[in-house]
Amino acid sequence: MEPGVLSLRDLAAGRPGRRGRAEPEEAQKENIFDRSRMAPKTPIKNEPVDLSKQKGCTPERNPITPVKLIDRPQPDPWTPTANLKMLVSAASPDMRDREKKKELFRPIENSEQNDISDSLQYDMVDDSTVDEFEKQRPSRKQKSLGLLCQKFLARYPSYPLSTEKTTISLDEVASILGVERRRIYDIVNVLESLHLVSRVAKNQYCWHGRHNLSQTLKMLQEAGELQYGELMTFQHKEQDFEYKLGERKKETVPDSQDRPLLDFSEPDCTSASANSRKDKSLRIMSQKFVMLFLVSKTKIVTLDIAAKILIEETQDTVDHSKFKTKVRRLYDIANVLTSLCLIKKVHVTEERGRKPAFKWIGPVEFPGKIGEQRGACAPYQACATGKQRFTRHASFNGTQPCEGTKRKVSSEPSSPRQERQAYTVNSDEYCSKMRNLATVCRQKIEEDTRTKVCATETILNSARNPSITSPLSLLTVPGDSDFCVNPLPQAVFPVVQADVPSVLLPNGVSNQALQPTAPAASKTENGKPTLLPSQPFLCFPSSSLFMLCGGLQENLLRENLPAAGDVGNRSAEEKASPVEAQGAGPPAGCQKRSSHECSSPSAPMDDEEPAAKKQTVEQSDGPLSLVVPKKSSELHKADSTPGSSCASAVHLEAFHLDLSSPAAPETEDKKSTSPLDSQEQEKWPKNKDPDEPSPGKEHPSKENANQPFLPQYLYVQPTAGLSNFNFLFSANQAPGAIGLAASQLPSLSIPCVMVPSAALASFPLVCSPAIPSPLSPVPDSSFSAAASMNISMSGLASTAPVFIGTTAMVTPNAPPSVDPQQTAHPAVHLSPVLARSCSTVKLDSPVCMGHPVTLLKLQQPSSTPVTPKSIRPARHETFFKTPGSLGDPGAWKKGEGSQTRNASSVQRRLEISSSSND
DNA sequence: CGATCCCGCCACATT
DNA sequence: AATGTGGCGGGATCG
Repeated sequence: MEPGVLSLRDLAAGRPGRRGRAEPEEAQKENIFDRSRMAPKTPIKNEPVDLSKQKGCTPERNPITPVKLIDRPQPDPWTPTANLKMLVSAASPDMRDREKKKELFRPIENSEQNDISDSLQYDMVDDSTVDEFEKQRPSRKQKSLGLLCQKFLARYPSYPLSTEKTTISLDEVASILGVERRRIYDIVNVLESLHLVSRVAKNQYCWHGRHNLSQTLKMLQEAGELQYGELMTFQHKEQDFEYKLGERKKETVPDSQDRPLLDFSEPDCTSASANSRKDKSLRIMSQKFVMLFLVSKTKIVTLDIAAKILIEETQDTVDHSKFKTKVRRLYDIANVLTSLCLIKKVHVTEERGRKPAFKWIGPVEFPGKIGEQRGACAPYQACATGKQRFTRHASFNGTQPCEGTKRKVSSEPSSPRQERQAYTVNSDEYCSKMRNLATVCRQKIEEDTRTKVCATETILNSARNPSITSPLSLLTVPGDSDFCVNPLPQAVFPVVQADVPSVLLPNGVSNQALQPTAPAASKTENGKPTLLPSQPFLCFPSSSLFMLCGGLQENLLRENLPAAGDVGNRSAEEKASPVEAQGAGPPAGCQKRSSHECSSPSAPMDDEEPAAKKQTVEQSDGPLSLVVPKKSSELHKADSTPGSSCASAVHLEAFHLDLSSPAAPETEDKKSTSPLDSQEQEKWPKNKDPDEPSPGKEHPSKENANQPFLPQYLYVQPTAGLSNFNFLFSANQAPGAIGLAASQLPSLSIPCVMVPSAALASFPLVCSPAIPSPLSPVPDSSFSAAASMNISMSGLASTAPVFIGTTAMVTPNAPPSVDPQQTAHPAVHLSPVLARSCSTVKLDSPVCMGHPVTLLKLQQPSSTPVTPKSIRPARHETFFKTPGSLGDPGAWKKGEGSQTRNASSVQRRLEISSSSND
């Protein structure tokens, strides 16, 4: 800002630093740093600490000094230098809120950062001298966008109550977080691209949380498929891939510039306007980037490919400089996405060599397509790094395999942050979410479903039927009461109605609630029938199926969880350390396999994995590379190579994947934990490991293996329109399953319920054998979707076999008639042994095979002609296109993004309002 | 040395 | 014109 300022700062700070320029200024901006800097005292302290800390976050360890707290000092920091800052701040407008912020800040940091920051900070701080100056100078890492994003996310609940709207003041946040506003824009733009926030006004953004995330992702996926789907199929070669993409885009769409997916939010949009400016390229880039992941079979996207693709869209020529710039931007985006636990950094080894890449670890679900299995792993991995944090996941353990396979976290060189983030997020969010969910879920669900669903459906489906929408509402209603809560330890899950996203109810209560619902559902069904025939496609595809598999899912869950949870909001509790351990063994294998298998049932896991690994895996995930697909090919091949077109094969995979991973994604939204806690605890009481800090709730899970940490999950997808599958997991079961899984049962045992969205309604679900809840009948009859699985958890006993049927399957086969119970049984048991391979296989077969195929096909955009899609496609296209095309806009309705520029403010506002309404 | 990406200049947009 | 936004890329750090 001002030179003068700088000088002062410099003096104060004395930062040797890096660049003279920036830092000084920053002081103002970055309170944090300054603080540290400023205050010599703190820094000093830090030093020692740092060292010790480096390894372990825990302060305890360090005998030496103060440690973290001190370190963290940033928060406190105010010291002498503070004055300077104050002055400075006063000088600049920016400073406005900082003071306030600071206060806020601290808490945040404490919660979240502790671990993270600690680790980060220190690098080498020993030098006393240096220290003094810089002290803590936060190394770059400390200042990283990813960390910043985590802090940012920590401030807001992942799943805010619908009723509450949180407005975000950029200035305030910037000050609190101690960064310049510019950085906040980077974060917000990415979040906005995923609809986690929306701009309300000038410095104001509205926090939406992750409620809509799955929808958004779904949309992106669909859009991505249209645009990139085919290409992705071919991923094997980047070049080809890219090339194709480029062409495709061009062909398909002229250029409409990029429109932000966001749009869906509002119709008006548009405006026309122009897109004169650059627009928010960051936003668009972010969406596209996400799309690439969603379309990618491997779920891994290398930076350079992404950069090329993005560049191409915009321009043909790729200057080197331009490329560099894009890459830089992608890093920015990737950092945010990493903080959201949607992706993690990996390295892909290709023929050429190793390349930086990112792997999608978020939910894959929506569409249900593609294999997500990986996703499962990924999340797991990501989280894993964090270690325990992921406890939850851990509990799931089943997943662990991934780790084993992959490399491990520890190795992960690349991103410390990620790890941190991940874990941080996971635990906290997870737990908090769960708890909150119960309560919130209802509300949210109701609202969300209504709104979102409506919106989504409307948009997407508008073509279809309005009716669908209505169903949702119905659901909501029932849901209210019991929704979230999960009282029962046992897991019984009633399913939900077809229409709506189902909700789980745990015990009786829920059941009751459900039942009523059921009727409703049936009604809906009536309506649905129509839907089914016509709509089914949509549903499936988009909606994603969720699966629940015990082991497998775990991973997924984790992912979800983490994702869901944002950072620190809540406490995180769970932790999952145990998981790790457990998971590790068998489950992991299973998961992976499963995933692979999913893709290709027949293919043996082994093969796949290795291949994958070879190719890409470097670090954790192992399989990274684009290449993988081919190799793994078997699976894919079998299925179908081409993503979109091949739908059938793919679909299957998807299913699997979904099952595993899906849960996570959606679940995020809806999980409810709280209820569980008590009950669960009882049930699961085992021991937990304290490894982590889990705060609480999670422990059980950790425990592990034995218990799933999640008590119950509900996944509801409100939105459903498209994708509505919901999964329900019983927490109870899961745990058991999971835990067992590792040792005994491999993967599957988790009970889950999938519920199709209303649209889908028809999907039935699966039930776990164990339980025949009253509900089940209902669902069946209703046929709709709800399939319920129950697993009784009461003991883990039930652990066994669970499996999930897909709705699709059911439907087709015997929708109504089927009893859940019956179904369930058949469904699956996996013996432990089987676990890996078998499990997957089995699952596949039942689940995937049946319906999936059909469904899948429908889903896929490319293939599907369905009306609804038609709509979407437009969008998709638009995305990719470059700026120009407004023509479609109508389709987009919402189109914030597209128009954004011009209309941006206005539109945004509008949108926001609308959203807010939701 | 390449990968990562912080930092903030500065242009364009909005008020 | 002031302020909000955010593209962009130099160049510092990291590994």
